[in-house]
Amino acid sequence: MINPPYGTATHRQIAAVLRDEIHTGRLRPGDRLPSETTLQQQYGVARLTARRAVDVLRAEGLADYQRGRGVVVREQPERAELVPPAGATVTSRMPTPEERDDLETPEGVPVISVVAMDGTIGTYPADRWELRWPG
Amino acid sequence: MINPPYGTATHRQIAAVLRDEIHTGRLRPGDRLPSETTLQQQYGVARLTARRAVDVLRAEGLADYQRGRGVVVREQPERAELVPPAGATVTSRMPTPEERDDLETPEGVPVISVVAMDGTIGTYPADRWELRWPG
DNA sequence: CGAGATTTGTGCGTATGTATT
DNA sequence: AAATACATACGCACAAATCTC
Repeated sequence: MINPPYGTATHRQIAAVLRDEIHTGRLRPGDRLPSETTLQQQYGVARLTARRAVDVLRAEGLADYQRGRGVVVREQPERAELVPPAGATVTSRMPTPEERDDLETPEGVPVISVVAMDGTIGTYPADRWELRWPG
Repeated sequence: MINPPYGTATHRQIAAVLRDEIHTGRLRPGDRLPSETTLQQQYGVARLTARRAVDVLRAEGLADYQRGRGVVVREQPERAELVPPAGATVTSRMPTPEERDDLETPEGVPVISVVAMDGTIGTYPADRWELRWPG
């Protein structure tokens, strides 16, 4: 198990295991993932490999690093309803680091960008907002 | 320049320089970024550090790795208009690796998730679709 | 309060494999 | 065939934040 190169990279295999534990609910929001050291021993890999596995989950918005504490399964906040102005164009993309700072969003969370017809731009963290299509 | 630890990490500083070159247009879509080896020499850092800098840009959806070729500034495809069914709930999030495979989206691109009132779920790469709010 | 253990953050070096040019 | 460039993996070290005692 977790047999090195090719096919699927070791760190992706480990990431898949952890992801599954999150999706099945064995690991719940707020729970800590195994530490990098633990994963290292558990799978017999280098720390960097263990870390990269966790990196994958962070990029997916499933987990957060907390230096000194560990890695925790992300809480999914309630989404409020976002109502754009009539005729606005709505897109989604990853934020710049500055935007992440401003909006206080963790990594792995896209932003919803709303461009009104007068050119006004609104930017909303996608983990806290949703749209309800009219009709 | 690029003075080691703390304040801002070296790889983030390098990422900031590259990001700026993309945003100012010095590097344009389709252009190749400096190779990891070049960055390594240019900034006097380890290859891993250079790579991490580029990783940051990829996570933001600004660049793509192409093994054997280099790292290129991502082309921004045209966005088609997505029209959800009436009453649908629209959210955005990062895709799982499986979804990325299915949808053939590069890293750093969110998906738009459309949940219709009957429970049907549609998933659309956010770099190829946009919404026009009615009214 | 402080000292130590734990855990992540960042950085260095090295090696080998695979894809493209 | 060879050079270039990314992909993955190993190792080590020290700093900073947090937790525990």
